[in-house]
Amino acid sequence: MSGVRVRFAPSPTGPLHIGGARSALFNWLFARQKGGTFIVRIEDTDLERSSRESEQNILEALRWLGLDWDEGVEVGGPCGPYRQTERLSIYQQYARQLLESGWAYPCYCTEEELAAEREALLARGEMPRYSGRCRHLTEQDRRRLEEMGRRPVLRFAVPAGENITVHDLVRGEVTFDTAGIGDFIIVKSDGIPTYNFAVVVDDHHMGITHVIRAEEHLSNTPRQILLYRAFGWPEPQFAHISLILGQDRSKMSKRHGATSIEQYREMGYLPEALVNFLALLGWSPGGEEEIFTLEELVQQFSLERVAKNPAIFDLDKLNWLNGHYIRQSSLDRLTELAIPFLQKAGYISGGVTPEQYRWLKQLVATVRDYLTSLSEITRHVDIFFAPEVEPEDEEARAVLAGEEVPRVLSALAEKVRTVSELDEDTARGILKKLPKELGLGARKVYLPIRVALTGRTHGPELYQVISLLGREKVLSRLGRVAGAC
RNA sequence: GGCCCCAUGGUCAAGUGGUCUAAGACACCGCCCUUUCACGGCGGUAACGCGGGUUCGAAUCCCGCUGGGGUCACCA
Repeated sequence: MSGVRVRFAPSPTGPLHIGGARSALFNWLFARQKGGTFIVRIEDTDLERSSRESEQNILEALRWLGLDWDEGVEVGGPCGPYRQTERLSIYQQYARQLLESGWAYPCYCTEEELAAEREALLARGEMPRYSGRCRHLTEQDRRRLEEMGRRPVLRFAVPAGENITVHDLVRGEVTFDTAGIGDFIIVKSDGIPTYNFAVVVDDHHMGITHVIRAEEHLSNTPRQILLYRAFGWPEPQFAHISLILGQDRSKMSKRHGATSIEQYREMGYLPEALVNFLALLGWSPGGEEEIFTLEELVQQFSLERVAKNPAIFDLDKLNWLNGHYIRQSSLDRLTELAIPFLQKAGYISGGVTPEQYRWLKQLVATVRDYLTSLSEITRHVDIFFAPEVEPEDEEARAVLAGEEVPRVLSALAEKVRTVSELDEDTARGILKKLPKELGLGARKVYLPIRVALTGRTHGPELYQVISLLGREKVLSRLGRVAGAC
């Protein structure tokens, strides 16, 4: 057990995002590799947008991905509570400390005043930043403002003319001038701390040694460092990983399509595919291997091999990985996963009997090679559920118009009628002998059968199709086409 | 706009001054396997943004430019 302590600290304002999941994964991998502690803390200080529902969604997504946590919400731990709204008294205590030491001061400006100030600054072509005018209010001023009913926020007094250097594990040294940082709010007028303040207090109290998070937080880091210094606390190590971008190279958002883990789960992606994919987005192993289990990732992961440049979310690669894991999975698991999709499509209803399950398993076995995600299964199995079959296009119709077709189909029907059970081996046996018996080429025999049975010119192995369809359906479909001829 | 980050094929990326006439993967194309499609196997097309330096030598170091991104909230 090393001293490494890392955390994933989502704000529960929506489902777990792809980017958030990757941050969680990197933190988790780092902790597991170092024998450290992985903590999940909920940053719900945005009362307006936070919800327990989102929190649950996020936690469930983490569990689904296989990322378990040692301390945090729901599991507890020595540094709790792990929900920021339950730590309010802790923040109050430290806010007071900052106020007393002169690092913080109350600001009575209204949002309107601030907006006007911002506009004026902008109009003059200057940076929109808080002027710090409440910094030098006298006691009387404050009393007067309070009597007017104004509820102050607490601002941090940013020292002028200092350079703050972030020692970042992936980016190296990044320096910021405090001249570019306005006095930022640490406690809102309703007494709730802001992000920058709460993270510092919590990370310190939870003994966080490494802060691994997305690059969008890099420019917040100097503010946080200022806070660490004001308190006289040691800084953790920082590691800012680059963003995941959409196809248009801007930060992934809703308009880029599915962005939450939940959505991918619902589309039939496997957690191991997502984990593998996310790990490869921004991190790369030395070698040429691309397929990794969670355990292998724990072995090989390292912050040194995390790339600095942003990565574009490549659905094609996710699909390839998912297809790979689908082909790798056990048939039982795939069948279980496929059932909801088949139910939603109306192919099966109610419970599944053991007999049905055996058939479904066979169905999954015959179409799994086509799948890139489980949701696609419906596209490939419709032919087995349709009451009747129509040639899907001109090509298919042309196949059935062939001269020898009636002969081929009735020969097959004849054979099928003679067997009692139509398992795959039986079907294969019948099929195999057919061309020779009819004196025709394989294509001349199999293609018409395929079209008669499925309406399509492409599809799974014929013997599998026949076995899955069963005697009755095979005979009726064959008969229907023969009758039409 | 200020500040900050980034820059190798369409995409993910290896590469840390010479072994780079630049790896691997996805996608794409071709061939093979095969009754079809898919799977699988084999092969191919395709990249160091631009301009200056430094150096005997630069994808690798420095500067500038360009391009992209992030951030400047009583959101996190």
